[in-house]
Amino acid sequence: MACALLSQDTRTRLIESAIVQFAAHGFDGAGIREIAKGAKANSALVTYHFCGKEGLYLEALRHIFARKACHVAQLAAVPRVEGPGAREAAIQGLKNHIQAFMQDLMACNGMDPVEEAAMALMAREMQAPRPSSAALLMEQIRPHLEHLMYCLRTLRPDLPEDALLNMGLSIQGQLLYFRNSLGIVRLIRGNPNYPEDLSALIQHFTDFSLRGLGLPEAFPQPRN
Amino acid sequence: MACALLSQDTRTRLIESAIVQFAAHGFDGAGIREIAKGAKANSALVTYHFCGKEGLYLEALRHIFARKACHVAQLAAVPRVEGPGAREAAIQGLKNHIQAFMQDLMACNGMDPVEEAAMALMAREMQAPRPSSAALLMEQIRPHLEHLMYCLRTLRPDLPEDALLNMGLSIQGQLLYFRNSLGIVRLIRGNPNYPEDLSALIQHFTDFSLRGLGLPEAFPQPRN
DNA sequence: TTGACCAAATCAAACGATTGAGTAAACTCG
DNA sequence: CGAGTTTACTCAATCGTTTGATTTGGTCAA
Repeated sequence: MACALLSQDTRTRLIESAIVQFAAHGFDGAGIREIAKGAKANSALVTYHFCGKEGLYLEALRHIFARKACHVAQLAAVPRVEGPGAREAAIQGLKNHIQAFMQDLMACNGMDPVEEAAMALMAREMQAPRPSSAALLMEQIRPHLEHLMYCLRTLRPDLPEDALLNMGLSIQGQLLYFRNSLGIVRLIRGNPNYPEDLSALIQHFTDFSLRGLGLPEAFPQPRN
Repeated sequence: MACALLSQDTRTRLIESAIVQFAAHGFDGAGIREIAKGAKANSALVTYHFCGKEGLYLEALRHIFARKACHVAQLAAVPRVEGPGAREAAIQGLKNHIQAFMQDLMACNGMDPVEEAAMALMAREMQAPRPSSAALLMEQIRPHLEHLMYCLRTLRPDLPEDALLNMGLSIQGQLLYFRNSLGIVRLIRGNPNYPEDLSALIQHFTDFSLRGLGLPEAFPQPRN
């Protein structure tokens, strides 16, 4: 029950305990007393540092986003090739996107309980955003979305923007549903620590997406 | 704020109000007083009829499931063709699955607030299942899953069961993520009542899935 | 001296649950 | 039939607990 987060300053311990508690029980289900206990701190500090529970919640989200920011920067660092090599670069960009996203989503799995809780909290927040945090969430999603849309636009220049958004929706849907419903998926497969081979799963999502996009090079051999 | 559900017996009114409140605020966020007020009933009835809040929650889920049961039966009614026509039948079965699922998911959109809340609650429950309801949820999912897996098995008999499950995961992920994250999707597209043309979206999901599955007949023309 | 932190006590509000009284229809039996 | 009883349902009032928030008084390092 008690998490093994030691050291660091009290403020950070509070935030990390909040991430764990909010992820496990939701905003209303988690109490500041429990959060404080998890951080081995006094509950009065919630008001002292964050102006109350809601402030702590927002700060917890910001804390998560700040951690993920480096991955986003890495994504954006992929060069946007123009001209003849653009197509191959866009395919690689899409592959990178899926891989980075999945590894990001699963960069936890028993290792760091705070990291795992952070992703669960993100999933919660994404599905039922707290009014105060909707803007924060959109701001976080935008760079991912723009990178993805750039790749799709390059790969299917024949499609209108609306159809491209649908493509992006399908691709992103696979990845996020997988993460958001990991609990159900594990129940269905009867394997409590299901994605034992993450790279194989990444490969599947990549293949499925490239085929779904309708890229000729992703198709298997035409029949005979 | 107050929902326009009139008449019916008090018990049903309580359940429907509970669906709305639980969907909007979560289990902990919704109070039995608010629920009772929405049903124009007394909060003591929650204990009287359902043995408490948790019982009301479970009954609300059962209420939703019972409504959806007819659609499941309709799905299962699709004949399982053997022999030469099996492939075409499986494709049709998959198409039916996607269409029925999407129409089920969106059979609300401003019409019936209770129905809309019901789907939101399902999404919530799916992502963070209450311990007491996990079994209930699985039981509800199974027929959908089996129908889907049957189609996939017929269409790709060359793939092992594990790969087929991944295919199912990708297909279902598109549909459920779309529904679960409808709020975010609408924000992204800047269109608050986004899927204005549901049939077009169904067509997209169908095409994307058939291509993603790697069916030769779903591929566009090979280049030149 | 100041700022971060602590334990403990306390506050009003909201929570889920329970009580006991009350109503009206349905049933029982002479 | 009709008096008596049961059953199903509803209500206002209240219970004890927990909630987020605040206050008090104090410790300790910078």
